[in-house]
Amino acid sequence: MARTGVVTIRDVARESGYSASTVSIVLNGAPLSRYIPGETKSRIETAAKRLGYRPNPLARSLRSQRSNIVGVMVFDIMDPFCTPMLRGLENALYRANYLSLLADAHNEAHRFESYLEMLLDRRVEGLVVIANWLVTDIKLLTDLTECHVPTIIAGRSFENGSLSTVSVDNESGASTALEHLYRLGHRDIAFLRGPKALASSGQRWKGIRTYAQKVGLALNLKRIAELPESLDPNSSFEAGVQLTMELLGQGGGFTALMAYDDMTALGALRALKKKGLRVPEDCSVVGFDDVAQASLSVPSLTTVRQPMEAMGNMSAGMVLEAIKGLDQKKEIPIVRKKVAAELVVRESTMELK
Amino acid sequence: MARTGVVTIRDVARESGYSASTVSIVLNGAPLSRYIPGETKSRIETAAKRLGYRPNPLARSLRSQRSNIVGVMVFDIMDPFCTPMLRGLENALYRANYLSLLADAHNEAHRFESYLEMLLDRRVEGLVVIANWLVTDIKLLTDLTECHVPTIIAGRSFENGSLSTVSVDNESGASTALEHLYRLGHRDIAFLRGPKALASSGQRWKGIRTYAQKVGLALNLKRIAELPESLDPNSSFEAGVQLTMELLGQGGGFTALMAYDDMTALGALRALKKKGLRVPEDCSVVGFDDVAQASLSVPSLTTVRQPMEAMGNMSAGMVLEAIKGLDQKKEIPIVRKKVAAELVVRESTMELK
DNA sequence: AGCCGCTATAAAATCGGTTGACGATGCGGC
DNA sequence: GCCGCATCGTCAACCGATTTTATAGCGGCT
Repeated sequence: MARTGVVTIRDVARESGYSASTVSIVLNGAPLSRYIPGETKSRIETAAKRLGYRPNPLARSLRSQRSNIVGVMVFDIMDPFCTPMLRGLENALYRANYLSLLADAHNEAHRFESYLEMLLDRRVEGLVVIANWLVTDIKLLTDLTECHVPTIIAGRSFENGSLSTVSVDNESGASTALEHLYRLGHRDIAFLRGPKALASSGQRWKGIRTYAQKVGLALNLKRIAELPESLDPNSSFEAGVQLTMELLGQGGGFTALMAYDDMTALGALRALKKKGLRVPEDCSVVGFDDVAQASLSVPSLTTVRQPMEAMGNMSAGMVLEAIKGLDQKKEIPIVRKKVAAELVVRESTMELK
Repeated sequence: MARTGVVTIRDVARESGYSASTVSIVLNGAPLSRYIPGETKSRIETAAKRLGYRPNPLARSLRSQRSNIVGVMVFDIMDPFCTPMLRGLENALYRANYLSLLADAHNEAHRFESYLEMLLDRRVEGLVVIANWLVTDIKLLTDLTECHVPTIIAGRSFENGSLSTVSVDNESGASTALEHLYRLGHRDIAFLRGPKALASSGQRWKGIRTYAQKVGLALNLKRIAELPESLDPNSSFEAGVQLTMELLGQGGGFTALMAYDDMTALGALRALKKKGLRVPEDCSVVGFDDVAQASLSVPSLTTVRQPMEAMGNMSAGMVLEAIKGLDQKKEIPIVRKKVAAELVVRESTMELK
């Protein structure tokens, strides 16, 4: 309890009448402690407890070259995608007795690099990068291979590259969303595609094409709009409003709209309302991600859920695993986890009448 | 660049032909470097650069007792209130070359304490606690006085207690919100009060009473509902739905509704819609906080904005200031900053016709 | 007696940097 | 010739642990 005046191992040594070495050996249960009689052990432990001794992690880290810290680099903490991820991550790290050094790159490459150096300087044992879909600068990430610290990229995938990743199965998720609309009877469906430059955008689109082909649904080019590239996660809301307006301007008439992500879908909700269309009666809307906002909107948003907290958890597990592996000089395999997305049906979609 | 094989100060010493002490003195511009000729300095600097030397912060911290890290304790990272705060905080810390150790207490007292110990063990130089309005366990916070680390509480205030705080001016914010409704012509206004146990709840209510009294507006008890206490930040959405339903059930007829916070207001939006009332045509709604969701809803929410990013920034500034003060053995004053809330008019309120 | 092996503990080296005390050299002044 | 002072550096201690190596006593075996 007493956090006053900092108790060192030498204080415990003096108090117990043994040397600092012995104290260390006993308190850590080091191999040598095998020879130390219980009597001595308990005397030392009592002394340590009495003084409220807590070993200084700095000193310990310096010696052992282990910091019990992982770096958590977030590309943009304002992205609603990040928060549940951080929750899952932090929770798993906490259980493993690791702390997280948080770095927010603000979507800026130089800031990313500068933080990266700081984190490596601090001897983080591992690194988790929460890369939202906005990140196009792949080089930044692939460079990570070179630093000799176990690294996990969460939130996006790479086909090539030698990095472990955790990401959602965008393709089948998008298929599922479209299937949902199709089963509700929708045939004339508008799409707000993600920016071409993004990997996830291509994957989701592929899922759409695959399902459309499977059921013989025609994708009408006039019903497809593409989001512009941008670095601001909230911009996709504005873009969603804008593009939906345009689609409606070109005659409208579609009975459902599938958006690249929830932010875009929320934008679409606004645009539809502005044009006097009711959701879902006049037009069903489906999003992707299931960010916190999705369940709060009116109407609440049907969407495809990325299990973000679980993904955070998983990332932590993987990085801890890699750290353990490194410790035992084992080969660290590159793992590319794909987690399944899950359809969440809410109020914004309904059967076509 | 070369992050291989870790270069120590001794390597630089060897390479430059000087001793480790001299290298340290030169590279840190220590007082003693006054006597060291430019020639020597540049030789050492060149050597350091050539080898890619980066001092080990662990070793440095151990010696100098300064970690260049502040602990950031969040009560609940899922609270939308936290994210912008973290952004502001992190940004200011980054500029001051500090890193943040992130801890998420999950609203659990024992987790808070356990993290606190970990952070103090790590010799964080300062502590910022982001306490959302849900925190009722004041003891946890007031206990912080005893640890000898500069601490700032962001997000709530204490009248008594010896802690520095940064919080929004709830009272005048609530007045402003009510004034907005009043000026729009609303006289029959419903209120969703916050839980009595919360300080901010009382403050906001006081602002409401004050303004009502000033303009001679009667507060009808049948128009007032109170949120239950709860630890889940999202529960206030559900409570908002629920209580609004009840108010509407008791005859309804009010022309505006003022909610404790945005989450509650968003809940109210849903309830009103469900009852077939249009916002703002049939009923204006105003929230408090301006969380990210507020601008995305349909209709977008008129609310009173807490400048959360600025508050984060300010907290960082204060904790850094306190750290500097401690360094110079100056007395550290207790500061209680109140920042002004700002009315943000969006679509959910309109003039009474 | 000499040596081995076991037990129980301590001394010393180490991690990588910082810092106060001191040494050496050269020059001006008394 | 000696003192004092300014320059330019180095030595060694130190931060607080961990870990390797050393020491010492003791019993048993040859």
